[in-house]
Amino acid sequence: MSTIASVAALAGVGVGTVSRVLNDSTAVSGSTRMRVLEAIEALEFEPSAAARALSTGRTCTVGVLAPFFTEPSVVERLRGVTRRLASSGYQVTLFDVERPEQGDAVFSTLAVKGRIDGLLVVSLPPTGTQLERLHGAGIPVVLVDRRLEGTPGVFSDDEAGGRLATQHLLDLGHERIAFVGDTENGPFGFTSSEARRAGYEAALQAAGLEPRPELARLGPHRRDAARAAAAELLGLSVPPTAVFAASDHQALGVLEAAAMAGVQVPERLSVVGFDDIELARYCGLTTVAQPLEASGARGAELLLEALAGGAPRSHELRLDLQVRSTTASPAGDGTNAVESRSMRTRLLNGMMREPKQFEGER
Amino acid sequence: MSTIASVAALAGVGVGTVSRVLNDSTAVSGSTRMRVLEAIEALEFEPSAAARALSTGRTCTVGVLAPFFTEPSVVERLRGVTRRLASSGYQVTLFDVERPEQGDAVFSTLAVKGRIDGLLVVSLPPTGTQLERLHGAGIPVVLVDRRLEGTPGVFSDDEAGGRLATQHLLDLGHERIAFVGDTENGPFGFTSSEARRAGYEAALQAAGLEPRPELARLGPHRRDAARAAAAELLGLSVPPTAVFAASDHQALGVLEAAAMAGVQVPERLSVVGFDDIELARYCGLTTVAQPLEASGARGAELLLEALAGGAPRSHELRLDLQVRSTTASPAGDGTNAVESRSMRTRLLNGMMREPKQFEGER
DNA sequence: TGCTTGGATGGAACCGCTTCCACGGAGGAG
DNA sequence: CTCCTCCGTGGAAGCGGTTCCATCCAAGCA
Repeated sequence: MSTIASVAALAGVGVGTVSRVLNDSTAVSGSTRMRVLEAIEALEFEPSAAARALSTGRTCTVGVLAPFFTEPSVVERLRGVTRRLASSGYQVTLFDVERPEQGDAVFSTLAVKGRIDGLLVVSLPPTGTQLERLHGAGIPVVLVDRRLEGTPGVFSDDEAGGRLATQHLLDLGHERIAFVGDTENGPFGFTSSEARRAGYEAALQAAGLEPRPELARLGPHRRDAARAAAAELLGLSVPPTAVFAASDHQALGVLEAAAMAGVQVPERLSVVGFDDIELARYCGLTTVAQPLEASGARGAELLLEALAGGAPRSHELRLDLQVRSTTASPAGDGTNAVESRSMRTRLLNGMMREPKQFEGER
Repeated sequence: MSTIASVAALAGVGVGTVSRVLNDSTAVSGSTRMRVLEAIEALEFEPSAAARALSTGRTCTVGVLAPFFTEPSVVERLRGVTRRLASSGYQVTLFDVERPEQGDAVFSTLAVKGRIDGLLVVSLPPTGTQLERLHGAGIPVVLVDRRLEGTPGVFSDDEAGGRLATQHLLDLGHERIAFVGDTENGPFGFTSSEARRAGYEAALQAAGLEPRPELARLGPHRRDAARAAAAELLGLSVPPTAVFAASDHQALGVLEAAAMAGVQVPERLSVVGFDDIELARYCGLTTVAQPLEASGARGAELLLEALAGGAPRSHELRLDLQVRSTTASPAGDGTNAVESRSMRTRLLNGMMREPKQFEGER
């Protein structure tokens, strides 16, 4: 491959001039510029990103660190990130954290110097030391789906979301409301389930109901675990009439358990999820929606601002209750009851009503 | 940040020695190595990837060019890529092509020199010129979901898949089988729909049936377009009893149309898709499955081999018919009829039966 | 004892770009 | 006409590594 020197030689100019043409920094006379451009064309010259990065100290790349495929919601966030970054001149390097142990290791060994200019961390909790290292390397960090004092981020109020979901069930007349969520202090260090549960308990107490320990089931963030937990709940002598799951993922497990136990939803059991992943829309799951794609886009935007030298800022996302067809008043009541529909109807209604489409257009 | 020179100074050795310790290339005496390591520790030294890349000519990064979010299947492929690459020492840089126009532009302006060592192209059709440019830059390319003479790739036999799907419908006793697929020569240059249609026609002809033009509907690769096409088909004086859609995405559109027209699936209409995206599993869609994640992993593997200097190889993926609950014999026949089940049952059966889970474990 | 050999080490050259500094020449002001 | 600007330009210095070559020293051998 040709270098800037060969271009300079062919055009009969100095390397400085070629560089100036490439970056149109200072004025270069029209005729010179033309000659240089012709030489570039003739040699099919393409500047080396590595050399440029070394020289300027900027890589024009941002890193995105996330447990991408453990959670469909993260993919939606990533979409927001790439959309926002597409027009920014920055490229994206992915750091996928697949297993929790990895999380820490990746963080600590993350080779960033000379590789990325900024880092977006999705859902994972960086430690102070790690943040300091990045800060020391002059790499701004923005958190997505994580609130941390002193670090800019995009987050939502999980506790408020928990209250929102629970209040919806209370408003429908439910009193025995169960919770299915993550084991707390899990390997990845996610805390959203915990906060959502706090909101759940707060809403119950505000309504004069005492949270009952036997109605709160915590387990690994897997659908089968949620299904098992829900099965236990349905097997209680006085089973709950509603379940608030800490994520849509787990809510699907609850729906499975209900189906297996022959418990009709929403007639005999109401289910509320959290996140509003694509599947929730298809399944007609009532859920607390957070703008996933927008969170990624907003995070990217904050990072770009920081990269441009702006002051670090944070952003709180709005949560919205999306009432679909898995919630209704407790059996026998009839208030607000949603007619029982086949899943297919539900599915199709969902698909046709929701303006947001997961799959785009070719 | 500290440099290799400061480390050398602190350890009282030359820069060469520090470099040797970093790369444990040639032997360094135990005591020297120790001193260097201590200095590295003390200074929190981290080598600059840019400098290293410039010096060695290798970036330890591979690029992945794909229309990621236009198609859920691509995300599954990406997962395979990152899984395979995780342990390889290579990082991943994403080049997302969101709009077709972009495709060409991205390809042509793709700044790769000094940025990536190899490129994985998913679904998109690179032109000869573009491949030559990459080849000239010494960057191996591997295609995923694309077959191209002279370029290594991972692909499946779309035509055979089309035959497979159609044969399944023929075996069930269908004769009026429609096809819903992509407009040919579309903006992205995808050709899989065309090949699948060819397989569809071949299967019909092999069964002694002449493909009927009015039963083949081509349109943009969007669900609403597929829905409209299916609606037209169902409105024919003699409507088809089965539809083969060129992708699951479009098959879902067909299901929508059937629901809107009050046509029961599979009793009055059988539907077969293609790809086996996650949603297909949830909806009980009969489909031609291709191992999406494996295709990405295999592509990554081929690229790694090429990067290691191996001879370029290609790999053909096996296609499998996944019979679920959207296909049955034509009405009145009864052979092989699948009992009509609610969508929820279908959904849950699908979820519980399929070993493959989209969402992993935390 | 003197010479060879080879392992450990220091350091210069180089990777390809940006940037700064110095310089030449044209044009304007006095 | 002379001097001063200022624009356009060439080229060297550096960015921070790797690598090769020269050097040094100790051990082995005659």
